Amino acid sequence: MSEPRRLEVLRAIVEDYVHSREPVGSKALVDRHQLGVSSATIRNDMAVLEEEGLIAAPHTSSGRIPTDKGYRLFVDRISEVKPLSAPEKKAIQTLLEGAEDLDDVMDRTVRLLAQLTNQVAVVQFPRVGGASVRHIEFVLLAPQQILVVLIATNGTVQQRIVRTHADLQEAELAELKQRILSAVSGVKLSALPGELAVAASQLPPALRAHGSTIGRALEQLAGLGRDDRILLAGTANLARSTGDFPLSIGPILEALEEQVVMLRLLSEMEYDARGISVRIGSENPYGGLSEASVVATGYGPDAGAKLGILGPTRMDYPTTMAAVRAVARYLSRILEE
Amino acid sequence: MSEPRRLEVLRAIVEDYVHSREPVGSKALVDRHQLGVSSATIRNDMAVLEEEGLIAAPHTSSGRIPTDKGYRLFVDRISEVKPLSAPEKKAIQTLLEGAEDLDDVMDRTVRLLAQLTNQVAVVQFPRVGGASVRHIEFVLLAPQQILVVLIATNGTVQQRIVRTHADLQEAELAELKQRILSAVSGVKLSALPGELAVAASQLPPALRAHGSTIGRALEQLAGLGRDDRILLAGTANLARSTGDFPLSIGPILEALEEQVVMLRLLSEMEYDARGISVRIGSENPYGGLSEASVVATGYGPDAGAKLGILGPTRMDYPTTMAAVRAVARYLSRILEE
DNA sequence: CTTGGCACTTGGGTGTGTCGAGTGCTAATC
DNA sequence: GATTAGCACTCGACACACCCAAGTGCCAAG
Repeated sequence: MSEPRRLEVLRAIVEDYVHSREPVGSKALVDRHQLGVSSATIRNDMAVLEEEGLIAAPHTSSGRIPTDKGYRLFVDRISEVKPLSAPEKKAIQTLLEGAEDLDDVMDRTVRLLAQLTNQVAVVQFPRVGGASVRHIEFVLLAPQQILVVLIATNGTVQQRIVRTHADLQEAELAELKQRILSAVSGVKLSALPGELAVAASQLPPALRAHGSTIGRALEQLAGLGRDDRILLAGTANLARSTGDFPLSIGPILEALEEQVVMLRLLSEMEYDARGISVRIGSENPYGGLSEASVVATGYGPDAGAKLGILGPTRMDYPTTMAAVRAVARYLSRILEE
Repeated sequence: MSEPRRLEVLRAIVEDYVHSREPVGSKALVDRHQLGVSSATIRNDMAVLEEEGLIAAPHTSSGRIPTDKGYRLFVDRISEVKPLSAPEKKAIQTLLEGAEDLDDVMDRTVRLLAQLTNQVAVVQFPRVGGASVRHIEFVLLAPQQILVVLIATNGTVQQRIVRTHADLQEAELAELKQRILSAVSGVKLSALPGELAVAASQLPPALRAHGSTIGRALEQLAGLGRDDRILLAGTANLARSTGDFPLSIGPILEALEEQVVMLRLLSEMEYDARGISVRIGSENPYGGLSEASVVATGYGPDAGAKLGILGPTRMDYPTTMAAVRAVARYLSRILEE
């Protein structure tokens, strides 16, 4: 009873089940795959696999389906990531290169990913933390209303309107801008709070109140800047695969809608050497996703921002992983521009 | 066989069906409502209603359910919009007043609407067309890269990075800003293209190329400004009411995801005197929504931007309409601030 | 370790019978 | 003329029995 063949059997079970969505039995297995042994032998192998918790039978004397643990082994040790076809790669590239600005790039990316994988795609906006301050701008909209704009080197623009408690003159604002700009220009966004504190302490008393108000706004813009936004696409793919979700897809839609949940989900995944991370079914921390798998990876300069897809546990992992990886790479390349 | 009673019967059928989601028969009708006549009489009435196409029987000798036409009559002539309870109103108000900026207001609104109605909520961003230019700002990011910012009087901020084909100096940009700003300050966004054309023609030749590049960007920012964005919430409510959608909810999710479709849907509805518009089932232009109803209304100064909900045809119209109307009113009030 | 054979399990599909809610119609009644 | 009571009829839902095919587990032989 050789170990390699057992893994081969597991691989065959996963592959068959993924594309037939029906429990697969020993007979069908020897028919479709050249395993070189009889169905009885396969049955013995399957018994062992079941003991190890890698597959399970929905009911006595029915075929077997992979368990979450089985998928995990499949993903980690058996499957090979299938490279995308040349036309697919070409299509990705031209689509992404045609984008106009950052928002457009992200929008195209998420749609592309959804279409490529036939799953729900999730893309987090690029982190702004690693970038630096390229420019800041204050605009006096009204005596007590200031528009604060922060432009980062990665091209993101954040803005926010703040209210002050005392009137402010154009001239004062211009001076504030000069002082703050010279203090923080080129500073990493992650280091912004510190620099701002120093700058604030050196402000003349007359400007200090306004300075700290604006400073807080800047910190917010830099801190939870854009990386707290995510884009979704392909939710309709969930409905298409009803039946893959024994329970309703309600909890999944709920999770998708809660940006906080998705952000945590993406950021908490462990990204291994292959750079691509898979969470399978019950491995997901959030209960509503116990029937779903997430395939995600980082992208961008420091791979700090994430992107990925969410689908049923019964999923074509090799192809999906390839698509996610490819999209992440092309996106990173585009963003470097 | 009095006409008023027949309408009463229709009303009873709609109400019962909406909350029991089962075909309703003559017997159950006389039990639950004080109609003062026997079930046989009701049967006669129902026969007439069926002839008129207002109700239908799923199969011979089963109860009746309202047709789209029946719902239409119900909404137009029978139902009375139920006002919201005082605590509900209070909750709406405090929730919306706690918002920080426009994005936050819209986000809260759409979530509120979803929760209030238990349906999918759709909110279009306020139109920017009626507002005026409050300020513009150009920032030189690189010799051939300019950040163009447009701030409107309604508080919306649009920005975009444009590339030029020739280098540009800070000083030139400052002059451009002076000239353009003086030309368009206070101008209605809808009138922006005209004013920009005039201003461009008066530019010195050296600045003309850059001026027109920037002008085009400004036009875009003003034109399709923010009113082409919509927010969604409560998609999970669709899943909860599976069974209300005989077909899959796939087409509906698809429609929701296509912003273009939703925008057309919202803008094409006819808003009658009551200011609230209802599209029932097959009345919807888009085929995928033939099982769904849309309840929407305008909000804001000129009621130009829309907001509403989407749900199954089998819906509690009076309550839903009340909620949509109330949210629109409170939102309008907040935006006036 | 592999294999053929065989008894056993079980979900799914099909056919039948019953039950109850509900209708449509007719004739009597107000 | 509208309303009502009564009655025959229809049909979906449910329960039950039954069989079939797919599949398993195990044993004994190779």
